[in-house]
Amino acid sequence: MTTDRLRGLIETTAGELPPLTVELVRDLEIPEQMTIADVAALTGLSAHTLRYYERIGLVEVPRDGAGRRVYDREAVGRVVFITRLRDSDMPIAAIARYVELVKQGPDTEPERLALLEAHREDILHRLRDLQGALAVVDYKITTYGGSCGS
Amino acid sequence: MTTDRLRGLIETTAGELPPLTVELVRDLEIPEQMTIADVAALTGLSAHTLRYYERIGLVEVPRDGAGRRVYDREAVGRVVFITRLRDSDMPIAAIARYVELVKQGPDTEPERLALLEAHREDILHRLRDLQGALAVVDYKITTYGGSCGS
DNA sequence: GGTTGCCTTCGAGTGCGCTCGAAGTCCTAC
DNA sequence: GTAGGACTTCGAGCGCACTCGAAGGCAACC
Repeated sequence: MTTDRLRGLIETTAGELPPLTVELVRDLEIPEQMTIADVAALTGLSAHTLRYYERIGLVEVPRDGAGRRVYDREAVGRVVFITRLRDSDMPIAAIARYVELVKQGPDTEPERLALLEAHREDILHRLRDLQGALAVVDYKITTYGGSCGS
Repeated sequence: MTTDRLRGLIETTAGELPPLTVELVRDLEIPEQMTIADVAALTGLSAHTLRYYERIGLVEVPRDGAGRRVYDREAVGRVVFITRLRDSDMPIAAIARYVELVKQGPDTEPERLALLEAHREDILHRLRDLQGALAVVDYKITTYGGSCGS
């Protein structure tokens, strides 16, 4: 049961930039084999959600003799990657498309790149929206809970 | 029909910071009376959505003799404010709560302020998420449509 | 006076992303 | 050997924020 160590790892890495990269999964001593509960603790996703992601084809997860999921580093890395994209509101359909392209082999790299670049634009747009909204909220706060229509 | 002039106004203000503030509604020559179609053109919301916002109590909109909505400046200002909050993913329930507090009078200013400050924290959190995701996507783009698990 | 077109209400439907519950299996500890 | 708990599959349900369609009203123009 590695969950306790993982909890520590999560605490020490939380808040850093980037807060849980794929590189961390590779470089830090994340175990080669993880249960679904371990991955849930690591990523903050629920086990239900992890099963859902597998069900809709975003990850393939090996099983042990009893049919239980055994997440290897590749699976964990992919889950982490997916959560990063989800954190930026990338639709699951787009992530699924990306994963599909990866499965199809290296010929699809241009389309993958295009997909990522389109998403990059989305992120930049969202950033601008949020900064605008932040300005509005800050204005309201500094001028004291104003009349809402104003 | 003021829609054409509004279109021009929208074009000239689009992309500025902040891109359509409540102040613009007050200061620029936005007409005193607007139809639902005008407000839809101004805000980018659909007429359906505008009716929905009214239905759930986010705005009150005066009517003409025939029962049609006539948006005055206060109503337009509130719709613009709501869209700014929605752009930052503030849940409709929270916006409704805020509007409710405004209705209840000036005694509720502390709670309004608390609500805005909580939302401000949410926005900052979302900004960090997005910046992290942007870093991941940029990394993927610069290292060429990598293997997705990586 | 008909047609066009935007407006009205009301209720139901949609899409997304989970989220849950039931029923059963398997390993571990006592 | 049995109790507990974490796991499995499957399908259904949920919450949010719209989104749509039907059926009808009113005004303006030809």
